[in-house]
Amino acid sequence: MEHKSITIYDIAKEAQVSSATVSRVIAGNYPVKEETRKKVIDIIHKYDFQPNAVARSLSKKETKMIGFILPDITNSFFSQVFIEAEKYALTKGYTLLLCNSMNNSEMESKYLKILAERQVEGIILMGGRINKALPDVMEVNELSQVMDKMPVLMINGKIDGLDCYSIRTDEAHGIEIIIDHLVSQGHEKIGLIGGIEGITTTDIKVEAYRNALTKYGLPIRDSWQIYSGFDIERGEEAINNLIEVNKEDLPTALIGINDLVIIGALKECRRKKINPFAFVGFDNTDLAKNSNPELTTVSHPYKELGENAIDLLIQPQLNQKKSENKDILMEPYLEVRESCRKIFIEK
Amino acid sequence: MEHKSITIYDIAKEAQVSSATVSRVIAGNYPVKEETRKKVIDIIHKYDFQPNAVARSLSKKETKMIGFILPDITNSFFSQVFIEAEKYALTKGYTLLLCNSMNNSEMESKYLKILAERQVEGIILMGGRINKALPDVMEVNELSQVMDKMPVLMINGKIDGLDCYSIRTDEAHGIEIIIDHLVSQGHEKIGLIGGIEGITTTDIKVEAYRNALTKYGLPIRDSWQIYSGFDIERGEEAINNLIEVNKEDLPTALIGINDLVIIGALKECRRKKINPFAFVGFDNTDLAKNSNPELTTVSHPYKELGENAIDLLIQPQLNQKKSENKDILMEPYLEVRESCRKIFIEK
DNA sequence: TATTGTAAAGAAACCGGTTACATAATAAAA
DNA sequence: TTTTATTATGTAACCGGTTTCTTTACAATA
Repeated sequence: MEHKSITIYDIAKEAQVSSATVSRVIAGNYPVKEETRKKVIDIIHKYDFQPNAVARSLSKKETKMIGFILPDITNSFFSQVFIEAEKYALTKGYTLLLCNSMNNSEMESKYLKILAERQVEGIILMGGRINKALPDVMEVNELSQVMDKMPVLMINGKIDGLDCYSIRTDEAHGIEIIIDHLVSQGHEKIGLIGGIEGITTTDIKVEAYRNALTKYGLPIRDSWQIYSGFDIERGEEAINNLIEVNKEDLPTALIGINDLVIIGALKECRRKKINPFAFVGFDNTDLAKNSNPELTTVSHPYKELGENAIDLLIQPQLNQKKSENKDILMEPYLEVRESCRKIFIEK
Repeated sequence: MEHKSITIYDIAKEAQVSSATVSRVIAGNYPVKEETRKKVIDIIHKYDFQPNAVARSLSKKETKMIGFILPDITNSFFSQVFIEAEKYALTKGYTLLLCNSMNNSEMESKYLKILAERQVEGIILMGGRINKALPDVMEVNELSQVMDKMPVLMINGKIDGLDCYSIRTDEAHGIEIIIDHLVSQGHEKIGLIGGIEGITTTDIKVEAYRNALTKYGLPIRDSWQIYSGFDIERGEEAINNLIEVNKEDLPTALIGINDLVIIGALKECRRKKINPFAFVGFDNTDLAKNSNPELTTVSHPYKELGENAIDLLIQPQLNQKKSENKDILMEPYLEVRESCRKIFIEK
């Protein structure tokens, strides 16, 4: 930064050609005589010259940067998508700009502004707002304003007023997969804990849960489906609630609205020294792999979510032309681990 | 991107002033007549004009971007530092460019190149290489080349040949804190598991462990200090090894080289239905908070690490002038949770 | 009133690339 | 050999800001 950096003009002078030629050699897609090319390349190597991407961006009006806004990278649900997106973007020549909004709409606004100023070519928006009953009006306005300037894509969280691409996990199918598996293991009494009624993810899962039980002709017991919330403490609560309400007639398998809730449930069962359940989580966070026992859980298709998000954003023709379905569902899969092996069932 | 964007010239034309004046109004630190200023500001608001940061960067030769290379953002040890650095950088007007090297030196090189081209104003390098007995010669060369162009700072991982700032947790003191605590809880037989001899972190911790025991006049038993590795499986192994070697004469408290190892140990003890220990981890990853029982662990001073890294990088005078001590230690602290409450000791 | 100083604003160069357009050099065709 | 394509290269404008250097306007001082 401090001392004047070396430019294509320096290279050009030493190679006794014009800067345009140097530029062409670097770009590689223009006709340049092999001899000239060699000469220029040699000097580039000699000085280990690296073209200034800022100048290039200004000139070409393309920054090869994509903004990625998410609530909290510390949460492995988000980081797993992000890292896949990043790896893939790299292969396409794009760099991601990670922005942690901390679920704070002021920070989100701030970042939207920064990203616009920095001329990113698109924005990926993840999470958070799916948990809001009503999306903020300000937010919708702000986002549609942003969408005038660049493509926006949402992962796992569609806002109704917004006509942008949305790509998300087919969570209903996730629940179905779980129940298929549990049934194949001999379970007939299956409960679902966690979540809050009225919030999209929860409602989707609860409905899928009911449908799947119906499909198998299994009993649907309202007292086996307990709303509570989304974190570990809510899982503990749910267990206590479940036991109190059902007394002896408990389910043999429990599905959590997410990993945290089911981990809370596991914990509470351990504390109470009861272990009547097969446990299945949802999300496949790092906690699931490392919990004790290791948690069977539905995994989001992290890789596909990340890669498809990038693809959709950087392929201009796909983005603009046909106004086909902009709502894309990706298939989750079951990660079977020890928390619902038969050994837990027999017990 | 598509349609021509509105520029400072458009604003100038409409306000009937020169572009220089608009620029001055935006910058805010030049004398502009209040009347003119108003006029310009109004038009800026009218169009919701956002100055092009790329053009500004080129002109001012400052990008307000900092590269942050780490092995894997999915690992909460790294993400916790990153997020603190990001939050702080934001308040200073800087944006971080996150680069996941996946512990792959080719990717690291690639990212170093990208960051240089993008004209970042500094690079923070975290983790990974501390686990290598010998740092890659290529890597050292490459890094010192980078250091000619911009400041580089390493967090928790100093490379010997490299004269750059390094900021890291005082891990020796971390171990001391643990032992202070355990002793205060009545423990006298304290073991340490995990790590690999010859790797810096491990050696530092083992030495501190011995010193602390000596300080308290407690027995140092070689068979209570078991090398094994750094992940959950290594923790399980260590327990088996410990039991086999020591038969009945086991320690009453176990320190893990990190959270993963001690979680593995916990798991194996559960499986074997033995629970003679107080368990203490190291790192305070998200696993520690959410494990069962919740894990007492030494926390890195994540916030300070992140913030100081940014400060050191963006304060030019600090960076260049005095070649004072470039090796900075930050103090960790103990996060006491249920895994080593007295109840576990008495049992 | 003439002179000097200061504040406000404009003109133009500059940052380091890209690229449309023009020109020179070379190869192919007449 | 002259004409015509084609390839290779140079010139210069442009991207959208910042900033140095000047000029102009106006107030203060002599």
